[in-house]
Amino acid sequence: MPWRRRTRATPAGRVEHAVRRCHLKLELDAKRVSILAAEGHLLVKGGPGAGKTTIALLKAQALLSTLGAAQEVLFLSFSRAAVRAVLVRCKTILKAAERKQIEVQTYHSFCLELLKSHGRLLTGKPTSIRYPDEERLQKAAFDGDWADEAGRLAREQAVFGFDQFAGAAADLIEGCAALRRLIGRKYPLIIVDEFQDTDDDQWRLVAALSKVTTIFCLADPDQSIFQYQPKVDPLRIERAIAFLKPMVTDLAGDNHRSPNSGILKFADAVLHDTALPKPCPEVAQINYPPRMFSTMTHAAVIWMFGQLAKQGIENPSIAVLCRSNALVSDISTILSEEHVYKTSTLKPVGHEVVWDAELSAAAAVVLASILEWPRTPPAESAAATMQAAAAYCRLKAAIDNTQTAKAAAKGFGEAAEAALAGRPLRNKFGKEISAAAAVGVGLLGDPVVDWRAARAVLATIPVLEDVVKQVHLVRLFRAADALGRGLSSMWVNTGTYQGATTFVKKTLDQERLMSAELEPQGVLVMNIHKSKGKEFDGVILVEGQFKSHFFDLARDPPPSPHARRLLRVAITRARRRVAIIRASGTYPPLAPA
DNA sequence: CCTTGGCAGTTTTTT
DNA sequence: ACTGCCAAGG
Repeated sequence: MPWRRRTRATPAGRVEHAVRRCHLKLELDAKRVSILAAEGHLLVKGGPGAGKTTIALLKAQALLSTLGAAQEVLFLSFSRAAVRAVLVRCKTILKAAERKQIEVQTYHSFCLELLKSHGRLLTGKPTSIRYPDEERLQKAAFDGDWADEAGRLAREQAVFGFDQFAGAAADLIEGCAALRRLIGRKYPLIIVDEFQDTDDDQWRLVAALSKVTTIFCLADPDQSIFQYQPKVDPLRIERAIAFLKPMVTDLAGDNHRSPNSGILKFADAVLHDTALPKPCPEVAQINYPPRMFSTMTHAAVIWMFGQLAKQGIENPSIAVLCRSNALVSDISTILSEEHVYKTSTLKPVGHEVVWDAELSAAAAVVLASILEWPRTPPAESAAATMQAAAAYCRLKAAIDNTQTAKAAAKGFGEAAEAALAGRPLRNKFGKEISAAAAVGVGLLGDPVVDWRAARAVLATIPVLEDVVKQVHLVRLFRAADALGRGLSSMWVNTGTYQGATTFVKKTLDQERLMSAELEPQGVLVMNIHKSKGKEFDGVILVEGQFKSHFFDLARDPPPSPHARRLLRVAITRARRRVAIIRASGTYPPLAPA
């Protein structure tokens, strides 16, 4: 990744750009020319910023003029965020006409398209898909081996879950020579990104396609962070080399991304657990004493703004990264509160959260059911809220696999049935909610005020304590505007929030999809896995006090290769500055100098 | 049916 | 520090 796009091209930026471009040519010419000239499969290895994506796009560009009308280059990535990043890169390297001849897709969308247009060959029926939230619930409710059941549903009813797309697409390509040739003709070159984390099904697809087209793999073995998954083979790269017999090029050692390569050197020192030859001014390491976690994390974000401003970056992108989703949620809460650090007050920091807030969405649905209370008699109102609460608990049980949530789901479900049938409510789940529904809720027609009113009602119901916590996280979604507008027009049209439950669910579902494609700007909080393939001006890497430790010595004993690769990925997301916030007394990422 | 207290664990994705 | 599980007892 030799040069990067700036939103506002400053004169200084342009000079830097030209200088780096020039460097790239000088340093990479020999390797690059041979890649561009090569026939047959290719595999390019290189660390962050080594220029893998760029050389792949240049290779594609060299081919474009020879393509026929219906032909394209296919670029396969793992996530929508990664697709977005590649599209941005395309803009800096390719002309508009050339960009039309490159199709950048996730494995999922490519495979799904294949299944939709040719899935009948496998099943004889039109393909339909099962969404992850449905699947999660079905899986939790199913007694037996879910993988077998999912296979049966695919064969007999042509219903595919998301993790079946690649395997089914591979079956199609392997099984049907005509289809294979068709795809080979359409895509004379297929670029495969993040190849080190390719799973067995995706590899099967790529291997089958390699018979009819040219495969160009981009890989960094030190960025493989998904190997905890059973289908991701740690020997993928070696095995692929043996199978494809590609021309292998290693771009190691070249870094064009960071203004200087100090951050990458630091990250590599962490990776190999070696001492740093000289101090790295771009990376600040901060240990916090017990109880200071919130304040230090909050202060670090504000400090990072200051550091980047000193470098002349006025609207920086800053990522706050940690290992677990639980800590992502905690950090978001911390940044929304005020703290006092020494003598100064730390104001709340506006930020976005990148995570699958499925559970928060379910909690918001419980709240929305309260917005509909004034429409129906208390017993019916209470039953609707109990049902929403039951759905929330079923989801929680499915996500965490906890007995407590399962029992609560059952309790809410039984209470809802009893309430509808007019039977007495025996358990606390029923009693507490129906008591609140009897009191009711006063709504005024202002969605913001009414949302708070409904939340206040929730807060009076002890069994929904957990729901209240999750609902607070909804403010993190960018959906706030859409929710407000929709609820408002509901009120204008009907004088009630009729349909709020469905509407809130739909809106938050949509929002979850959109958030993956956020333009990195301002403060983004996410887990390290989600940060892969992204870049930010500043990165704050946070270790929790009791959770989300950098190292798990029991599961990944020293030299802790998994943890170190993950830390390296996190550190190298930064273009300018890194701060590492660590709990005092935990295992240190770096050997002392 | 619900409360209480001792005990163990506290990572990770894809539309 | 906090949550959830489990078993014992009201």
